[in-house]
Amino acid sequence: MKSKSVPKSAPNRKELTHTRIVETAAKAIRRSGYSGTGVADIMKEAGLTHGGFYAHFASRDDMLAEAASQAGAETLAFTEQLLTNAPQEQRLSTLMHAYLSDEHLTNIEMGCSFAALGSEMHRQAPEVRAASTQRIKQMIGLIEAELSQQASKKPHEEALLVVSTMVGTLMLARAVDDPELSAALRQAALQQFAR
Amino acid sequence: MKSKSVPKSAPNRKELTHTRIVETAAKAIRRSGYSGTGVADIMKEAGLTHGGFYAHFASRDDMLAEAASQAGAETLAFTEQLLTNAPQEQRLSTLMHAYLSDEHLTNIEMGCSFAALGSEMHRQAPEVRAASTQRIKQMIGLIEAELSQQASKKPHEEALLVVSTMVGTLMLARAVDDPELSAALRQAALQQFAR
DNA sequence: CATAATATATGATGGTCATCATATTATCAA
DNA sequence: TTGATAATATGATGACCATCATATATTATG
Repeated sequence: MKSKSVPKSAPNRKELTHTRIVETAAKAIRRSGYSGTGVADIMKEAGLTHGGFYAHFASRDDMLAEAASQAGAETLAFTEQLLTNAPQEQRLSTLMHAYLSDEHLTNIEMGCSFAALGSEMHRQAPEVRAASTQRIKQMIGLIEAELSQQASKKPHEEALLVVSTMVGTLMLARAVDDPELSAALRQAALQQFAR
Repeated sequence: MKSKSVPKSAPNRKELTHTRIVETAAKAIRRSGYSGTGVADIMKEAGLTHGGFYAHFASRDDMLAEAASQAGAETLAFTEQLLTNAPQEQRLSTLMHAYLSDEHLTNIEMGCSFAALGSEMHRQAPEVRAASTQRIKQMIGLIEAELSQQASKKPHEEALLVVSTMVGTLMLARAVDDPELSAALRQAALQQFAR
């Protein structure tokens, strides 16, 4: 789990360290939430001490904004890869099955940042919300492009609906403490959108 | 905003105070999240001092569980009232419009507890998750009963889908910092379920 | 080898948090 | 009116937290 340390001779060492902190934070916020993620935790997990933090970020919120953007970018990359690798006709279905799989349900820290952080988002600093909103729009764009190719009449509206349903279903499926209900929620969404 | 204090002569004073704390907490968790809600904050908001807290609850988690149940109960009562007051044919549509209204979007502390707390739920204490899960099941039950009356073929499965979509849509609509996107998300869900 | 520049570490500050022991106040019984 | 009991308040404890000033260690430059 521990990232390998950057060679001290690297000319862009600080940049690499910065990236490492952001990637660590992108996992941490999904695992523990925005308000559950402390500066010291992240630095420690990145193999550093807490004091150096402010050489990399102006504030904690500043870092959270970068982490939110990074987490969203990972979610987008994952989605894009799934869509391009699946056969034409089954692309959306493949995505939905992966999104609502047991694996994604469990692997929160590497998974969808919107489902992991959605209900905390509205009280974050403007920078954090802005970064997240940008990624959500890109996610909607990906789905919309897919629906366009499948001759949807209203690809944008449908994409909005699909994203809301995906995120809501995954979030509730994680929230409940009853595995059967969790499975049933996901099955119901698949029935609707991944026929 | 401040609750009136209980007369000191009341024989069930403690009980009334307990209820007042829980009702205050039920608002606070929706407004500030589980991890953003402190013991002292709640007591102060209920017009008490922090020290008396442990005369009412065994622990903070204990109180959060009661607050989660209370918030869920309020959401259920609101839903039930909407459903019974609307004309037969338009019940689900009326509910959806209210759920995705500007008013509900804004009034978080009195609104749906699942949309407000969904993504924090999975890391709460077992008691808290259990209380929330119970309320979610009751919410699904309400929608399911409604769909049964409208001759749905699979009322349970449809209810699961409706709840996931409602919660996901409201949460995302609150999360984004772009009012137009917020409105579009809600409009898309209404097109699907509230025709 | 010496010095400057850079990246990270050490350590401190003031604030907040959950929890608890004890004191005070208010009611009720005698 | 006095003493007992119940409810709430005061105040303290130790653990965390974001932030920052300063020190150290490493590399680059002369």
